[in-house]
Amino acid sequence: MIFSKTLIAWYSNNKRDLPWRKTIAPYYIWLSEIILQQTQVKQGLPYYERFVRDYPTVFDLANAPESAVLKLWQGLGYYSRARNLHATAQYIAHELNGCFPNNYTDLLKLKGVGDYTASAIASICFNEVTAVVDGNVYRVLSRYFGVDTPINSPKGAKAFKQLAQTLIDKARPAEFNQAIMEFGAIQCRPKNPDCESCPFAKGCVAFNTQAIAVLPVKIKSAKPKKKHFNFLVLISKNHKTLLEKRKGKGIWQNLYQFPLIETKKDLDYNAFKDLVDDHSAVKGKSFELSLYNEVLVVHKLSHQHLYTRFWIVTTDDEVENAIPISTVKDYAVPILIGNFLEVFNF
DNA sequence: AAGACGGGGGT
DNA sequence: ACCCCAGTCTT
Repeated sequence: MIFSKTLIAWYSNNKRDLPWRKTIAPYYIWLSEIILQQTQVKQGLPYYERFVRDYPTVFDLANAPESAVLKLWQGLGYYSRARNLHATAQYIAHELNGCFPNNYTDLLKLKGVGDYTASAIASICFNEVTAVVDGNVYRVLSRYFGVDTPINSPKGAKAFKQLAQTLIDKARPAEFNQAIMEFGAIQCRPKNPDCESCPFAKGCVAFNTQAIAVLPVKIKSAKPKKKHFNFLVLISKNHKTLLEKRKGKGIWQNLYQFPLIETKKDLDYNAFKDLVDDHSAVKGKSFELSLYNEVLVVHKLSHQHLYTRFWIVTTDDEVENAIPISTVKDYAVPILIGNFLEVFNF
């Protein structure tokens, strides 16, 4: 109880003014929580503003084509969030008459809503006493209580959820949940936390045992895999180019890209030219190939490093399924492609 | 239990 | 180079 008292007092003095704190409407809270998954407030904020502007109700979001939702999500990453967001909006609009589930258990059944998000919505919108556990909460609790169970293990997830649940203010679950996250983001930061002015310093195990730097404990993840991407930037008759929609299970599902040739290693011009000769886009056509970037573009994701070259393919022939270059901007593309489009003078 | 899934920012 | 971010889903 003293913990939550101190925490909520800190929160009332230090909380940021954020748009989703001015409402408890489930649609807006849900939207903000999905956007903020694995995403810092600073990065997510402009996306939230644009989604609220373009889709003011869950019906507006449900009635939009997925392509438009992905376009608005472009650059935010983890695109399954956008696909699930859209699917869930359709489910709520069409199956539930626009009414969100009003408790943790039912919220948890929604696509893209896991333990954290279900707890956040249930507490903020419906005052349900269910504790959120996100990266901030792991950090605050592991340090204050000196818990060294790895946070990214099933055991850790269970232990920290349980601990948070014992601490939550049963009279003000929404305040408590938002307070502990805000405290982790602003005061109990990963690096250089502000322990000097921290109201919890006296009772903080990590602070009193010089363990701030080693908590929370996290199991190391595998090193990113290296891949070689070669994009064919076609420029054909009548100022057209070719985009393909990514399908299957991998990254950037349902986003668009230039025709891709993935290779095991970096190829020189002649070796790559042989591959292009066999590519369906230009098979049997006369074309000219030139390398756009002598220096590899390295695009780093959390689980893979993409070593990328853009190849310009010009032809005077007609190309099947080519689209006007002026319409490329309307497609949702990975930021790797988006960056290229910004500097390339089509 | 371990990977896959993005992109930006901090140290 | 490595870590983290208002995590979730699949294998």
